[in-house]
Amino acid sequence: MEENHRKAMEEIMRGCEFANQLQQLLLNNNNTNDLTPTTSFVQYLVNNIINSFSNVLFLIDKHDFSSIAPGVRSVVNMEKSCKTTSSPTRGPYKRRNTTLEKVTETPIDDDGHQWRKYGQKNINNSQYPRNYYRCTHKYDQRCLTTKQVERIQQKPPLYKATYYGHHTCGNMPNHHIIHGPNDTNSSILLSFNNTFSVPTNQESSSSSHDLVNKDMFSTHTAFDSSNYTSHVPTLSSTLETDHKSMMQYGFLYDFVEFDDDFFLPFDGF
DNA sequence: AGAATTTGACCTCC
DNA sequence: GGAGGTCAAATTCT
Repeated sequence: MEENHRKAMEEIMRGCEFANQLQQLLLNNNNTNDLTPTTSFVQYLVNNIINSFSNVLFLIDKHDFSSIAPGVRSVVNMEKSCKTTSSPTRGPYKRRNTTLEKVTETPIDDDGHQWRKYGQKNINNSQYPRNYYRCTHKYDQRCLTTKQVERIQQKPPLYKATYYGHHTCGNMPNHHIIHGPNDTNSSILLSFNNTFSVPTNQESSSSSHDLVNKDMFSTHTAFDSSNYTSHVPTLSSTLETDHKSMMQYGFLYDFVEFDDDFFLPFDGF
């Protein structure tokens, strides 16, 4: 037990070190407007990060599983379910914090992302059904963003869209205008919830179209979309593209006021 | 044919 | 046990 705890700590330290190196590399490239970091070195760092965290999960899995935080446990469970094809059980449903609420005059809100409807439910005390949508890129890019749309008013028709999670797909929208109440556009209200939980694979975090953040990197690289069987997932090839995209859409920061405990700069632990 | 939607069943959380 | 969220087979659309 002690030995595994020590090894786990060493692995975490290693992972942090590699993450810091990667961050420095990306920051340097940003400063020099050079958007093409040495791909092989980036891959090397990311692989090491993934290895470290996977090893920690493996060590935790072997021993002190019951004592770890629920959030980490769900990651371990996710890894387990990814590794065993025979387990038909679903992962734990976790009620996620609302990322964004938006009231529109149309049921189809053109937020620049592609959504696929996956469910509809009649809700208690509501005369209208609630529609459930997931990002089209849930499986090909592991973008786990979902949104719910329900009608909240008959005349004039009003629809409330509630977003959960942030887009990790490369499908970055090309418009990011937040409309005010006098705007002629259909979007009439935006509100951000500032209580974000620690993301897990069930509730993948990362950037929405309004919020570009560093998690684009970690989420894309932590779990390759096509490799659930190996202990250490393979590196996604989208890293470099995402880096470019992130820089390309860097202007988005202008629109959003970040909460203090949201998207804290990662400077090690 | 492949993508998207519908809808009943299943699952988790409270 | 009920409510709400998700899955997945069947169906429809492009």
